[in-house]
Amino acid sequence: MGRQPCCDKLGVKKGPWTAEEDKKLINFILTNGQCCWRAVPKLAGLRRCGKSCRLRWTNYLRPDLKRGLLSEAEEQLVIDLHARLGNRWSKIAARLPGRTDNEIKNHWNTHIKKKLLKMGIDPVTHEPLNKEAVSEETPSHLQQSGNHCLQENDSVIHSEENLSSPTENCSSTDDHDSLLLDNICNNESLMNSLWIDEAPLVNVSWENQTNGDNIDHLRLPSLEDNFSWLLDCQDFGIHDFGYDCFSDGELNVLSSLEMGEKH
DNA sequence: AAGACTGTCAACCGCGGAGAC
DNA sequence: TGTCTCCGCGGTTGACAGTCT
Repeated sequence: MGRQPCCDKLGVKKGPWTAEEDKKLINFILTNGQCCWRAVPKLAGLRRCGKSCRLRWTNYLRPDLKRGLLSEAEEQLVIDLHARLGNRWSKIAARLPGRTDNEIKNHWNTHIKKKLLKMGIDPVTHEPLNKEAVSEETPSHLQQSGNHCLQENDSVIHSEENLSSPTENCSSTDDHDSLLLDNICNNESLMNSLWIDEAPLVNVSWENQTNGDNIDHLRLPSLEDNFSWLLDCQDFGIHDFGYDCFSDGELNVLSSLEMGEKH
């Protein structure tokens, strides 16, 4: 017996999301929290399947998402995690705050995979394709990021000759992230606990607030915490949505945030 | 200037797992 | 226990942008 389609194919829109659709989805989730995705399109007035809504939300609209390319430290962590977890992108993404599995998967396929191949490392096995060549050409931290990294007494070393990255001129925030991730990578006991602990390290507050049955517990983190990301969005900024979907209180927060941004 | 080629990434598809009945 | 529904995951596709010739 064939599997039923996740939604009624008739009348279901596909393809890129419009600002209007984004607005509806955001408005719905801000109001109701994440509930049964199957019901979301109908309740939110979207001609999309629930799956598409979930994907849009988790990969693009979620307030806790980071934007932009992965930092060097994040990239290194992805390599390390991939060496241990393989293509389990959701598990890898769970260890990188603000990153989605789709984003990491894409980044892996478009950047890291090629980079590793260039270094003479098999991106699947993380073993050197040509051990001699690699030992001469590959920066030490990359060699370690194979199956050996994070083993006893190992540390992830970032040298000046590190992989070139679009984020070479990273901001102080990136530097801070790098240091933080380095420290995590270098802390064996912490790393071990990360591997063992299946619970995601990120979005704890978010998860906590969306797991309850009571709708009050489904609310998102505070508006002040989360609207700033909307203001940062260039592609579909809050102005593109219009303000009609927000309450007066929310608008006040938005206004104050905007004032803050401008100063 | 224009067509071909390449890279990027948002979105889709199909499958498997988990839970409800 | 078997069936059904829903959710989430990983692989893949396709549109668009940028670069090359």
